[in-house]
Amino acid sequence: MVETPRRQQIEDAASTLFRERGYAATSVRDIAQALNLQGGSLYAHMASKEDVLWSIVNRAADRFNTEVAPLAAATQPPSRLRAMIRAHVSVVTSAQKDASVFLDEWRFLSAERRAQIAARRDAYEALFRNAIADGIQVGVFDAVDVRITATAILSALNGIASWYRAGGPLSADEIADSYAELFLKALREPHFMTRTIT
Amino acid sequence: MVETPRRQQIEDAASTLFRERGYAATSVRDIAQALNLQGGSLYAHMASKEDVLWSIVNRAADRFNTEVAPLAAATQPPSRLRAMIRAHVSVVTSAQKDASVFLDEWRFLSAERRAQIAARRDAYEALFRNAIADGIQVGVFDAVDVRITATAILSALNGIASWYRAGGPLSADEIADSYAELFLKALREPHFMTRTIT
DNA sequence: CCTACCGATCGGTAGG
DNA sequence: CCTACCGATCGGTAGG
Repeated sequence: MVETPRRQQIEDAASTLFRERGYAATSVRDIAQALNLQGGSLYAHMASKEDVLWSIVNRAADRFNTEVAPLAAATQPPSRLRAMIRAHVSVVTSAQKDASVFLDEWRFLSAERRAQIAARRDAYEALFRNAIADGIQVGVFDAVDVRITATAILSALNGIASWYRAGGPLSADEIADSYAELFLKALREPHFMTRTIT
Repeated sequence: MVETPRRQQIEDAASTLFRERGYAATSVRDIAQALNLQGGSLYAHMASKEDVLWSIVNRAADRFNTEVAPLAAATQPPSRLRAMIRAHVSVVTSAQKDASVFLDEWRFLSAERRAQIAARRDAYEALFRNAIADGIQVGVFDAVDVRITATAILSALNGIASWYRAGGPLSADEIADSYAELFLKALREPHFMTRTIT
């Protein structure tokens, strides 16, 4: 029986509280209380409250990259975007607390750390922009504005983090499939043998 | 020359700060400083900090309703959703600060006030669900899952509040049109005389 | 990991 | 609208 390291327990408890109340409205004593500790005791395991936020934000960013980047590199245009959407939704729903903190609380990081996350986010979004652009070039997607389309897709996918509830009417997979279908239709992935007649 | 009432100045300054730093991380003294006042002086014009948040959230909700509800009532299915999307984006971009606070900071309201906003939001989203459902019934839209489609659309539209910048590469109208086109294609608004051939 | 504490800041009030 | 203040709480530290 391996116990969860204290540091990880702190990050998990903080992730829950940061998501529920927001980073600024969560005190170090709130986190300590969730672990039945005194406020000052946490500083044996962390340098500052912001440090814990930084860890949570990074492990969320790592997770998105780990799940999505291989698909972006390996799969071919038509099904590539579908696979990436599904994987992104999978992270949002399976690591929901971290994902929410990553999306909503990263602005409370220091300027330098914020800049690092902004750069990582842009690189990640570029995976989606490329999937769309490649699909257009190959002729399976309409010639849409790549940047704004990628932004629209990711905004919708990220929004799931704020309303998804495990055990709700739709499973995570059903949500992922619905969103993937919706956006692939938006890109007019052509059906077999569809022609336009005057 | 009519001066802006103090109360409105307070709400405007608070809206800016709540959006930039978040409600919890903005102090009453921060708001006062933006108006060259002392912290305590604000209490001649407001009962509490939460009261100001409540005003901002409500004026944003009012704005969405004022702009979108008439279109939901008047226009016919195919173009109705397009008009509603455009109007929603117009509010997001023209009242961006209030819209951001409405979307991101309403969770800092008291439980009763949060419940009121939740009810208003659901009624508002129902306008979009109805526009989609009516389009399906009339046969201009595919038979998609109405609820999740409306959620996806509104998530994407609301996301604009967090990245739009006046004077950026795309005007508010161009963004509105792009999003409207994207989602109407996703609903497969049929082109004239398109048929599927085996 | 706890007790006890630090200076700073918080939302809000009294009295003018 | 200001000065001066209230008790509470904040992030973080020292010393054990």
